Amino acid sequence: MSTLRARQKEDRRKRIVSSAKALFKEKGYEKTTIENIAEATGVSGVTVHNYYGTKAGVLLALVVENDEALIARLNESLPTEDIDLVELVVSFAHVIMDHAITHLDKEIWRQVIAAVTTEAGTRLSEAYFRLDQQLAYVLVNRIEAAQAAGAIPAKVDPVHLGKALFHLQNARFVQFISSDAMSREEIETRLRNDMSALFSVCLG
Amino acid sequence: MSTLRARQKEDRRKRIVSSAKALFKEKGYEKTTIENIAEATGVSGVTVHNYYGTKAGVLLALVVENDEALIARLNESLPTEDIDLVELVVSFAHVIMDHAITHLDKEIWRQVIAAVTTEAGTRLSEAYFRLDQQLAYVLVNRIEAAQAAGAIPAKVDPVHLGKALFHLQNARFVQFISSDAMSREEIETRLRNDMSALFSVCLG
DNA sequence: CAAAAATTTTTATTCAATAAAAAAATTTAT
DNA sequence: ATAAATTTTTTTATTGAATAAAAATTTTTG
Repeated sequence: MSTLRARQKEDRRKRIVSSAKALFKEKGYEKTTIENIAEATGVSGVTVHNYYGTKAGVLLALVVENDEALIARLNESLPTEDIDLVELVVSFAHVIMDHAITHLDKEIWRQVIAAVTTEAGTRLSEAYFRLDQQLAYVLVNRIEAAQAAGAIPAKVDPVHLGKALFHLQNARFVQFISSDAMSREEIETRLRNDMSALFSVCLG
Repeated sequence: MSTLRARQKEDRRKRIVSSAKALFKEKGYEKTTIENIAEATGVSGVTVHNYYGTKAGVLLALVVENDEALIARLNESLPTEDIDLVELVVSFAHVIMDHAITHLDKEIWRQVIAAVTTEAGTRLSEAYFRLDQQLAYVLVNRIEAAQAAGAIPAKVDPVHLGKALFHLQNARFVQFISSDAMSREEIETRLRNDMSALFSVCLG
């Protein structure tokens, strides 16, 4: 039995995030105040704080919501056969960057990264990390498939490789959003260079 | 001829950063107010803002100062001969993590990372990135040396490899400071796993 | 030494964040 | 169905970061 209170709470949550998303898009992150979000939602400013703790908390909730769709999109758009490892990671990065800029602009993504690190250990940053984990495993799964198909040596640990490549991709993603002038093309080139260099080392 | 004004300015700058460092250590970052720093320095709160823009700006100035010493330390403590690539990067990471926690605690490093991303494009974040660049080149130089010694194949591009490995190391560093419970040992293990997996791929 | 220029301080305002008390709504028990 | 108990929201108030503009002070220059 879902009580009236539980339903009201869920409803308010949704409305707060939805108002926030609209306002962030319209006025940018810095310029929208908690009070703006509260007013647009029809609650008091303190209620927004009660629900999400901080303005960044509202933003993280919004991002986590969007990213569920990202994982689905990655799973369907990434190739499963004839996988070249470098191209796999570049496509992965491409989809992520495309998803990012169609939903929010770079200025806001910078706030997201900042919030995730300062709010380490809170409920919302945990949710964000779980999503990162899931993203990494999209890569891991494709690597396992490529290995099964014989495109990658059997001695390679797909979990470690997937995570390492995810971190690398993520570092380049942060670089992408850190400057408005940085293009996806440039980032993709850098990612290719990273991997070419790494894969040419060939230890034991 | 350095004018009196220039000298006073330089002096105030130093005193502000020095007071801030002491206060951050004593009370933590969140608990020290700009007003505290101003009072300890003997200037007004607005002056601190005039000098560094934000509280995070003061923190970045402090970090940049410390990191000059880090580069020197890395250059002397890292091996130049008989270099194993994996061990080189692990030592590199080890020195950086050690340096980090002896100077400031993890909570404060989280603020540093956050500040660098939100304040992208400002004078101080630029200075931080230049230092990151220099750090990456410490690695590049050692790789070049290892290559000259024949420990790494000639086809490897040392600049791309150095930067890629620096990014990887940096991602793990962020993971290190993101949780108080995360140990250096654990991070070093992960870094080894990352590299083992990457170096076992061996593309054409 | 006085006028000009630069810098700091004072003063004031907005907004995030937090806490505590008051008010309003829902739930539960009768 | 209603009154008491509980939960939730709102009101009210406070602290501190950030910013802006005017006033005061100090240094520089002629």
